[in-house]
Amino acid sequence: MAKFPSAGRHTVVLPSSEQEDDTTLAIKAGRADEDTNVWGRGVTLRHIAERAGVHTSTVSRVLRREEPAHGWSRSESRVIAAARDLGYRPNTLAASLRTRTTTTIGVVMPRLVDSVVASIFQGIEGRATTLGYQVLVSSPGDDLVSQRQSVELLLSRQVDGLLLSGVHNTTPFLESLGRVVPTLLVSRHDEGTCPAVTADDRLGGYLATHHLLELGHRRIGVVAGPAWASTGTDRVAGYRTALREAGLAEDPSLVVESSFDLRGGVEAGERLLSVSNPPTAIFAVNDVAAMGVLGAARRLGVIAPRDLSVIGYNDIDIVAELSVPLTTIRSPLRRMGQQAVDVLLEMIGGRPVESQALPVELVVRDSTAPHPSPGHH
Amino acid sequence: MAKFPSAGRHTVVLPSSEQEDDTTLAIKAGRADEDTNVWGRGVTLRHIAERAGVHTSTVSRVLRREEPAHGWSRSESRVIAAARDLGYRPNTLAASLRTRTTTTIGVVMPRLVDSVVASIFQGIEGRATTLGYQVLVSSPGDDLVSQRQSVELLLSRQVDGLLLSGVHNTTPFLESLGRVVPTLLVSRHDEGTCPAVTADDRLGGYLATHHLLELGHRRIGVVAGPAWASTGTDRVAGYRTALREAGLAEDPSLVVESSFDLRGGVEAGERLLSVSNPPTAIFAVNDVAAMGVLGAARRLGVIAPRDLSVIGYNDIDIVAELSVPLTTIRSPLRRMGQQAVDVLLEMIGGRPVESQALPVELVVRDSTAPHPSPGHH
DNA sequence: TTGTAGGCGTTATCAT
DNA sequence: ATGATAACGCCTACAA
Repeated sequence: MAKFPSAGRHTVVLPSSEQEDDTTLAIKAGRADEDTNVWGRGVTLRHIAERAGVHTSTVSRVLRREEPAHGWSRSESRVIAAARDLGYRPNTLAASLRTRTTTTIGVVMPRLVDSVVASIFQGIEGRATTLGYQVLVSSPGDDLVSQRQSVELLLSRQVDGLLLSGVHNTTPFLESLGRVVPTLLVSRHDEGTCPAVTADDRLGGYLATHHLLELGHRRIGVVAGPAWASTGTDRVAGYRTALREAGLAEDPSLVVESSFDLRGGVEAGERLLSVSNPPTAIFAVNDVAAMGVLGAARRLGVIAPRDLSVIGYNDIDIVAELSVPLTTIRSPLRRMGQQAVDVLLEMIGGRPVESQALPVELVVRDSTAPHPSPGHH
Repeated sequence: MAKFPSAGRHTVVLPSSEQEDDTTLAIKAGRADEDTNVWGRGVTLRHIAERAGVHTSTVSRVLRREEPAHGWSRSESRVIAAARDLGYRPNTLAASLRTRTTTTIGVVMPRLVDSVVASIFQGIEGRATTLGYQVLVSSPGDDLVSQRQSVELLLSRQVDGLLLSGVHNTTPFLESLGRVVPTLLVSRHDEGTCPAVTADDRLGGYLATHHLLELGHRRIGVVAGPAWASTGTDRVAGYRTALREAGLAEDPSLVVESSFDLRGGVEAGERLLSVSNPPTAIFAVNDVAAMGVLGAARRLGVIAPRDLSVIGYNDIDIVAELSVPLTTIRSPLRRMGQQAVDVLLEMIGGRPVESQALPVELVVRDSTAPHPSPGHH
């Protein structure tokens, strides 16, 4: 291969440690040489006060007041002009120290690479920003210890509230945590010690299974996700409800635990397809795992949906474009994130809240098909 | 007793080593009502000082020191015990105000749902946490205005440094920003005003195109991404280099701009496949767009790789499991994020740094195949 | 080793 | 309306 002109590799010299003191800066900025200080580092209320000839407390008041109906007074406009000229930027830290509120919410979300989690997070971040809050994220591992560590760090940052996403079904510190700072679970819930905003996972599991039953399937495998995630266990509970309703007994060998990622789906799929009497349909409790199942099936020569119906969960955007577009349950991920922020702010505001389960719906595509009835054989 | 790594700041003395539960703690704390204070809300250095019978400055010093080789002295252990009993949690805000350093880095990343972006972010978050830094994210839209707003907010939070991911090729405020706070671009770069950690996109574009040329393709379409993203334009530049090297002229109608998401790929694919003399191979500058191309092709009755070779970019994990596993360029997304943090911390430490372009590699799977030579017709 | 004092930038409570 | 003053919780010379 020919030698290739690679991307630029230039040395970057750091901004020379700023020798200029505040005065110099102020003067410079005043001379419309705003280029040097557009970002207003180090400009404080005191500088503005001096320039406008008022006291800092006055500056503080003026800057945090809306423009009165009859416009700004003489000295008020001087303050505002000075702030603009100096490129003042409030020091939120100092304000927070004083007011004891940070307009920051802490978010603990394991596995942010998972597009499901990422969608929820996008909802959270967007809504929080809209409402003037900032988001401090921590994306710990799936283990309790690092999750607790994340919480500790966020608390020491004095967050106003906490959104926990990937918590285990049973998280020992949840209850006491909730007494310290407004805390809300997102996506998953626990045993009721803490309010939660979720999607209706039991309903989703029921709808998925019911769909397969209606297509005539009787042996339905489940890629269940990990046992400690209520998202997975609730969907499986919905599956069981549907089976019971149809008068079918559950075959425990058809329900296999898995991780939430692609490989989890692959492994679970291989296991399900290699039992003596394999299922004719598989419900994977998330889309990526369903893709893993499809991949495993393909390698085993099992063709979907002819030989095997597969249904996923969440309706992430790529599954509509697969060579076999995936039937799935659509859950309102973004909205769940937004809703979580809304509820959390209610809690922060001291108002009582209730847990919510958002509605889900079945999206039928091509990966599920009627079970060839025995009579046709 | 477990401690958190907390970069020179007050160490959190974990109230519970693993086996103790909250109940134990409450008892330890001595008074029943302190049960509500397991999380140490409102406990300050002063409280510890009073309880240990020393001055707050002593408390501060003791808590921020490692245990000496010959163990703690009497009064030192009293301080530590008091901190543990009261469930002390340092107020990072107050410390930051005083020390003028927050051990927080700001991250501006549009489109965090994109799994490419999410992977980079995961690298950032993980590495930052490991090194005792926290991450304040803002995920603005793709427009300059909200991006600048994000930066403003992060600056007012006094972040120690800034990682900018989705910036436009030309972002007017970058240069002055770099003079105010250590700033590093990730994934994309600009015209050299600001250091950047990227993957070697020109090389990647070259490799992809070279692969298709070697397979005998001569009309190679490009799904180019948006013009303002250096990731896209660099990859296209690599494409051009490869064409030139092979002595081929570029057909401008074969290079179509697109968005980075699935729909962008679908639309660009449809356009490319409906020109009079359609390409026999398509290079999509990211995997999700490549999936869109595959979907569009399928609907048009064009079968990959028989009628059309498709190559993507990034090697996100799902593309290996598609029904036609995707040939692609693998770029080290996680590592890019980690590396970015490392470089940024160098900058924060006042050391000179240089831009880096991480290596990429070609991953050949099934979506590319030799072009049926004209002779065979 | 420990205490004293002052200040980081802001806001709240006074008094004027 | 504005000014003076104190305080938020912590850190760090400096002094003892």
